[in-house]
Amino acid sequence: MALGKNYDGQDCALASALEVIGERWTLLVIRDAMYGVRRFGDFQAHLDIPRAVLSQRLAALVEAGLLERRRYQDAPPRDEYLLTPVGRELWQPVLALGQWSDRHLAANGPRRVFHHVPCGTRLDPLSVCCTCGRSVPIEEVEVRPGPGLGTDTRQDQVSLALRTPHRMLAPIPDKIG
Amino acid sequence: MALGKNYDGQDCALASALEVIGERWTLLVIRDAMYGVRRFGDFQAHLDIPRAVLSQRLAALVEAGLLERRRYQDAPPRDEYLLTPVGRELWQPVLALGQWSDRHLAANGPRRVFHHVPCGTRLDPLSVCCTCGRSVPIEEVEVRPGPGLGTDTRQDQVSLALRTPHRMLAPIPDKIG
DNA sequence: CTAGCACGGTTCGGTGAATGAACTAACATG
DNA sequence: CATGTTAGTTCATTCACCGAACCGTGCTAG
Repeated sequence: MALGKNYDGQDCALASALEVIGERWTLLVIRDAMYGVRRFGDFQAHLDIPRAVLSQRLAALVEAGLLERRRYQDAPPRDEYLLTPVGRELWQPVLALGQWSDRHLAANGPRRVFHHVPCGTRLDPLSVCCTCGRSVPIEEVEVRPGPGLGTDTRQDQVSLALRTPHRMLAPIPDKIG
Repeated sequence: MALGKNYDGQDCALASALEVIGERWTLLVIRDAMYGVRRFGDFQAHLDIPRAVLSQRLAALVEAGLLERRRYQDAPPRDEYLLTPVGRELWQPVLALGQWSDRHLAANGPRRVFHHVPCGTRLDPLSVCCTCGRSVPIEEVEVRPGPGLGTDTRQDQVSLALRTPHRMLAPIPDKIG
């Protein structure tokens, strides 16, 4: 495997985690799910991932219990993929990694900033709301575009939807306009 | 690449981060460096990683500015790899991911627990010290074995050293006994 | 002086995963 | 009936990982 399963016998929490979310694309699928992406086609359009790989990753994440596959219409049969509570708790490491990246790899400042909806405060790098002092679950967070976000790169529906403030986990709208 | 470079044009902080630390083994190398592992042979012994891959990963991490290669003796010439400040700041996401793993993937409880050295308190999942309320830099942290840590798996020097409390970033002792 | 050894690599052939393009299948729309 | 949408699977090619063997430097034992 590319990045993959069996880091055998590492006896290390990080290695176990990487067996689940360490393969190429997997963490980006999870992040998209956090943004509210739910349908196969939306993942595919947003990530430019080969369909075979996406199919395999979604199946693996369902198998691992991070995503739940749910039928949302019967004719034609269509399923959506939703984060389970276990998957949602990846919010903390995902945010921490994204903020590390924005601090050290982004030339033009952060591409997205996260706000704590109940109090409106922007999250600091630890995802502790500095106003109310509590740890912030993903359900209470809103993403907004940051100064480093380009508008000329991706033009797919999901990218477009994320250029406007968006509540985390809320579904991406079907069509804009 | 297995898990790799170019997630082109993702315009996403997480994707940029994964271009640097998303390849197979890379994050485990960083975690080992956080534990105080510094020498090629120690990484190799602890991770059971092919030498060619380790060599390439270390070079890439030096290139990316997360590790610094430093000559520590001249005869014979020997270099060690040290985390730069940028690399050290991966502490937050690495800890968050490890704690997610210990919460959801570990059958016997956490394999390692982390304590804030100045006040002795165990770190909660956000790496905010609940006693003093501050964010905790890696320099102030000590690892101790947790209830889920097996003693029968790895027998290399690094694993042995980590079965006893150990200050993060402090070098692994040359030999034990 | 020479033989062996430790360390830190590089080289190489085989394997398996990722990739992009083409194909399938179910159903809706006009 | 022809076309389009969605969610896949299949297939050939490419590329990264893997383990084993090899290389070069300098130390050490005899």
